[in-house]
Amino acid sequence: MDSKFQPQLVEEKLYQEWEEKGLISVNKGKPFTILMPPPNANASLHAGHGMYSVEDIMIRYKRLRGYASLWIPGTDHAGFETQFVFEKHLAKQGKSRFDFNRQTLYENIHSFVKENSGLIYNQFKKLGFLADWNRSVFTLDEHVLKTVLETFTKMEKEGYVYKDEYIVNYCTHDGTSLSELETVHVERKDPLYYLKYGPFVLATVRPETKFGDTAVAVHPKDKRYKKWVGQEVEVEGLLGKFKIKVIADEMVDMKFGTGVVKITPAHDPNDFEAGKRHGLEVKKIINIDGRLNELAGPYAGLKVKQARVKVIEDLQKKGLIKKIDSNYIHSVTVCYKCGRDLEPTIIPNWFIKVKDLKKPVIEAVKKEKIKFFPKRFKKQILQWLEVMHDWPISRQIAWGIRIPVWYLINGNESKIWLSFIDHEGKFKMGTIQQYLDKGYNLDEIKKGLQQITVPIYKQEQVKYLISVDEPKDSQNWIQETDTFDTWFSSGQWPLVTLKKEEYKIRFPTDVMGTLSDILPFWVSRMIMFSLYAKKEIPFKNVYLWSKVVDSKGQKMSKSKGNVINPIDLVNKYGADAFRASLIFGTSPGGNVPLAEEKVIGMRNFTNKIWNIGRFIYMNKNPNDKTQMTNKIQSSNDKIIKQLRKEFEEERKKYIKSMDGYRFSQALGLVYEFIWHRFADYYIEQLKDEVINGNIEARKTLEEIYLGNLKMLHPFIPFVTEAVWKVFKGEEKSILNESL
RNA sequence: GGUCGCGUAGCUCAGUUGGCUAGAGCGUUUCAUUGACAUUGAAAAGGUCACAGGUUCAAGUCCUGUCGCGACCACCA
Repeated sequence: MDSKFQPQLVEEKLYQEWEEKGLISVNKGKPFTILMPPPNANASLHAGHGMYSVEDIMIRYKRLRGYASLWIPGTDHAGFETQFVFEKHLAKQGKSRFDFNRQTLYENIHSFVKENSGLIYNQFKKLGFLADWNRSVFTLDEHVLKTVLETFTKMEKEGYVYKDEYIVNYCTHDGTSLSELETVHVERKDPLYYLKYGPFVLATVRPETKFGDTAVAVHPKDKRYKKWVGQEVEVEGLLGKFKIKVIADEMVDMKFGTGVVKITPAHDPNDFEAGKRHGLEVKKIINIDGRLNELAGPYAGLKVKQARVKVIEDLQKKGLIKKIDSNYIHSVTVCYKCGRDLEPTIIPNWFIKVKDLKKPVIEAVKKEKIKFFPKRFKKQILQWLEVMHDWPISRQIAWGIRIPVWYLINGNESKIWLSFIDHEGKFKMGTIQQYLDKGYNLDEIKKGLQQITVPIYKQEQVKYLISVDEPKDSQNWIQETDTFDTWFSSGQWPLVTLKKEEYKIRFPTDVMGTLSDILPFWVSRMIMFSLYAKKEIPFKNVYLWSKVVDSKGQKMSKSKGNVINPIDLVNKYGADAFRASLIFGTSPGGNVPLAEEKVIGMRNFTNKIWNIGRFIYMNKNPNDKTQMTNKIQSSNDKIIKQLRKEFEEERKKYIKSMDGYRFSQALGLVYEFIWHRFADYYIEQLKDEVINGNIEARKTLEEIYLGNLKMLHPFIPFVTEAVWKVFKGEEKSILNESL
């Protein structure tokens, strides 16, 4: 044995051996199953993935405890996320999604993902993860598509799906609507304009939306304006005079501004609700490209921000601005991905009715059929479930699972809006009718199709059918271009990862480990889908691990320049040291700082483990001069007894901690024992005996040392395996042992 | 505004149902060693466990309040 443990020399070899000898999975024993949270298929390893170690710890621990551990990996197509990354690449080439038809865009993203996928698995192997790589599932695999589409059609049949023109947060830059969970609120200072509005003065930060106003609202108890309520008032505006209704609604805060609010149902969520209450017209004046439309007269074509400037300029010229409060601070809803202002707008969207679906989820959580670690997340998910409302699942993104809805073209040519790239490569946008009139044929339109929009018409809806397969008379139909929100498919992860026969024995699975950030997006949806489709919870325990931050507790980000590449640390100090540094002295559900100093500390620990082994091993074959003996001094006899006793206590505590998911505690326990009790005290006490050839002393040390190796193996698999082989022979593996 | 959490050594953090003479990693100081390991060992300095009350034989741990910090949710015309 070398005087130092050199992970660089052994780790890769050991992992290869585990793979070659079929030690990755076991069949014997009671089932223990973990489904790996699928990383984005095009992702490469970042520090946060290091926390997957927690699952490897569980897998290895349970295995040593005699379970048939199974860890199924996979990757996620991650719709919006991936398309976002891809579009950034496009932007570098001076291109955008508008330059491609849908099919081409999809294929390009597909090959982009393919190029980059698989990388992360090699990096996971470097970390020692014992997942069953052959069973990897990709969220666009055929069987996944089948399940996801089946779930959708089943839900539709049972009345859980509806289409609605609802106000959604739309990112005009990324070209998709987002769920409320995907929005971020930021505080910002914006000018608050006081506009003259007929007999009123009202305050607004969005004067450019005034073309979409369909009412003015005051508080029902506001005496100042009582006489106007229910009347129509005449207002002088930029497009001339118009009449507008005055309504009374509790939503108005009498104390804010002048107590008068303009109502723009198409472009403000509150106004949209107010509009519903009062039966107001919804007048959409901003298109999804973020520009004002023809209803804004001369302002048509301007982007929202440009329009605002121009509108204010013109209002000022007309003397319609009373004052401007330039110190107004309010919160603005922005895109979680690109940070730009989101445009609340009306888009036809597919929704999942959640009210009945979430009931059994709440019940299961309340009854602790699913347990959360740490416990406090039980409350958090319950709180979130209570406020959860209908889930908009449409994303105007090419990269994803296309919603299996087909619209009837015949008779609806002027009701179906779309954009496409024509045979000259030009971008076109309008209704089907418009382009048929211009001499395009349907095939060309379909071939270059980018996106279709089918609004909801009061008089006569466009007929659609829900079908996974293309309708027989396909020329009469056109498929919805919206794709499912990624969480709609990843939410069904537990339904697509196991083999049919495994659902009997491995379902519900044992543990779902993930970051608390996606508790509402993912964990709650998985529970919901599973209870819906299988009438069974998908997993018994949820373990929320920590977010990996830098050594000062700061979130890692490229802009801050504090991103740590875990592979560098692994190459330098070994996977064991890296893994242990994320576990040792930490607690779940919060932040865990990743500091090189700590990795070094843990590297020292792995080296200590190695050298303890080295000492014991060296004395296995003492030189000729020593006489082997079984006799032991009585004082040392006591020490050995004490050692055994202490070890037994350690072991008990360890098992208790591990079974209670207190991994940090378990590792801390063994660390303390093996280093500061076993090595510093017991070995020192028995050293002379051992060197002088006392068999019992040496044997005791070896036995207890090996026992500790097994306890440490889940945390630091490589060094423990390496030493195990030294003691037991190259062909042996600690993975076959039991704890 | 609502909910949850946190405030423990210079830094980053552990501390399960109350029993601590309060710990770890890194850092600091002193000493030791060609002997399993300097990626080491022995020792030391450093804390009124945010503050104020309360419950208890006993409180870092439970309760109430105050201050500070963070996360999430809701809302802001």
